[in-house]
Amino acid sequence: MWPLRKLPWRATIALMTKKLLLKDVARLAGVSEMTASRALRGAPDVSERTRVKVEEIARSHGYVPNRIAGSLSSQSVNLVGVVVPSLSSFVFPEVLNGISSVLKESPLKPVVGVTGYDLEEEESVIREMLSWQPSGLIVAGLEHSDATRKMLVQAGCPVVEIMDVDGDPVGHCVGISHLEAGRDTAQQILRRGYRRIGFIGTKMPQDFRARKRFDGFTDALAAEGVTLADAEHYSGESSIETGRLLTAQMMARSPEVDCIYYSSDVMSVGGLMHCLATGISVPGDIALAGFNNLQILQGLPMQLATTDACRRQIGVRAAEILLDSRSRKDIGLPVLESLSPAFSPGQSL
Amino acid sequence: MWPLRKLPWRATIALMTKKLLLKDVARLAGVSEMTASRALRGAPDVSERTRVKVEEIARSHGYVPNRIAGSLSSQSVNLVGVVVPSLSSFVFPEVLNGISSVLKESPLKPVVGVTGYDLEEEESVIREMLSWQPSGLIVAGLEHSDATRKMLVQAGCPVVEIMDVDGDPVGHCVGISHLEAGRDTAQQILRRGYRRIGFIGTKMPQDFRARKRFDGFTDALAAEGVTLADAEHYSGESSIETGRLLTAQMMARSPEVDCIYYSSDVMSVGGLMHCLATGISVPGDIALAGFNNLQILQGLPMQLATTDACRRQIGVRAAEILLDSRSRKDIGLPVLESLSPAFSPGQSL
DNA sequence: GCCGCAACCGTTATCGTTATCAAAAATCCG
DNA sequence: CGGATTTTTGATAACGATAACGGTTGCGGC
Repeated sequence: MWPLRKLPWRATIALMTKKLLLKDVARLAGVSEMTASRALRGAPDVSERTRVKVEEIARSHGYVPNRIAGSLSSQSVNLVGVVVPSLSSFVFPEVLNGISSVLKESPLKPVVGVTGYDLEEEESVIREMLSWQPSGLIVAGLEHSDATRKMLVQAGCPVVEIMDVDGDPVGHCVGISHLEAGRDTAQQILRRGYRRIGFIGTKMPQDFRARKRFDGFTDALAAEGVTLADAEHYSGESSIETGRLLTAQMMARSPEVDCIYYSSDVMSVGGLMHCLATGISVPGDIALAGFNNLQILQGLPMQLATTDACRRQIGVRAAEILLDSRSRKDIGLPVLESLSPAFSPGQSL
Repeated sequence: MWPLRKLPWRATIALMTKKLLLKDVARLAGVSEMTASRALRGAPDVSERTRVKVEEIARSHGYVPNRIAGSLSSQSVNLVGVVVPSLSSFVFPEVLNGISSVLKESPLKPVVGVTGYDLEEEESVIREMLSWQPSGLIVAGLEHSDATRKMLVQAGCPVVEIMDVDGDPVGHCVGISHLEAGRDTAQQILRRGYRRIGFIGTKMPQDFRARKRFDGFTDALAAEGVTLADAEHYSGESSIETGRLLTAQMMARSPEVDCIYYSSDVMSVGGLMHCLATGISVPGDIALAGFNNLQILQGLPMQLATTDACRRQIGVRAAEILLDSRSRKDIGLPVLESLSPAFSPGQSL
């Protein structure tokens, strides 16, 4: 008597899905699962004839391999997690482009997670990503919760922190110094003779990099004995409209201000719009400077002063670092790359 | 004599990673793997005492569950694939926001894939997504390769095609009629007396929805006996700069044109910038109209005419449809929802 | 004709977790 | 307090694919 073989309980779901499995393809092609697997993966040790046959059957039946099973078995997942604060802010899509353009030449695929500038959300997003055992992780920013930091340390895969270098990276790091960028802009402004300087920024508490630019900016002003004539910290998404509104308010409130530094180009464009609409001359009546060198600056009636944040380049390097430490099969020494953001005065300073 | 148990070949990798597994947590907590698993998943049937103990150990050791193994076993993956043509075009991030806002209240998480307006790339992105056995799939657009179509049909999960309703959906569908939107805009323009009308659009061949707006637009013009005075189809990403450039060219080339319809707000903003910079009066000398009702329209010196594409709402509904058909455990009848895009003339018509 | 090597293919054991079912422990109740 | 529940817990068998390794087969060379 045979031992009573229990029926597959989960067979019930087959009634609704009856998904095509590798074993089905193999059966149809008259080969073993193993051979079918090899054929479909383009592995060696398969004759041309069988490979063609298997591929044919797979394609004609619309077989989609189950990568969950495959990854579990091969202990490898060709995904890299990319964790950014936002996708609507104009700045990160560009970083993603950089990442994708490099990864395109490799088997790795980027998977994006969004944190909304919230460290707790970041923690859960990263936990989620790591639970899929990715081949690498790219995270924007150096500030994390303790738990996040711990996870990153023992992630089991290379980690690259991007955008910022002012801080203490957990792993590899590529970015620019926002402190330095803020300082530099201040010096550029001072050098041109402005002394009644205003600042407009959004999301200060959560956006650490904007905060650093602000700090660098005020530091450099202080070094010349200048203090901010006015400052506004709006909390919410940056937008042209907000920039316009806050600029109008500041100019009404502090008419002596002769130059405004914004935490983002989006805001400085708003400032320019206010000036265009009300006939205020730039830089005659007031000078404007932003940050990021966003695409939207191109095509405006005037070139606004800005600092290029090297967004694409950061994405490119981050991806390259991942590929490197992957090809070396060890994580190696942590890379720290500080790119130099270029200031361009445009015509608004 | 024991049967010779082969050594775990892959133990070698343990030398570098020695990842914490469920079995380790279980051992440390003095319970079986099964109980530990239940405790961590918050499943019922676990005493409060053991749950706390297990959670404690897991947290203190920084245990991250392997969702690959979990999903393989439970035959369920709490991910929904979202396939869009681009992230830098200002339009899809908004759709994603809508999706996330709904999914946030559920265990599902969105995973984004980008196709770059390329049907072949779309095919491979979708194949990749499906290979992870997601709980649902949201795809922008109704136009797909045959292979893609086939995959979608037998995806084994609910599929929602979004943005567009002019076509033949594979599964559920939420969007607007771009044909209708184009027609409507034409009528709005004609009603206001413009007759020398120009059109400026980008990415025509690949962007099917822009194409449909164009077709609807010209149809409605033709119905009134009007033909386009000029048209420009630039191939590349939409940008303010491109819009500005093409507008300048068109106005130089066809000075009789009294109104321009753009395939996107980004472009119409460029047009406005050209006019602002060169002192052309809008709508006095020329009227402008775009499409999408993008955020960047807010804060400009003038309200540009546009049509709201219901981007967020589309995302919201798509996600809701997924959740519905999930709760019903059957895919149910295909939903087809056509939202009504609102035209707003602003001050530029 | 035998040996050796290479190309190909298949068997078996896992990967790390969860569903199922049965057993054990705790609780209830007359 | 004993049996009937009701909780908790654990042993076992998958989930669907791939790595490792053992066979086959074919073929050239001596």
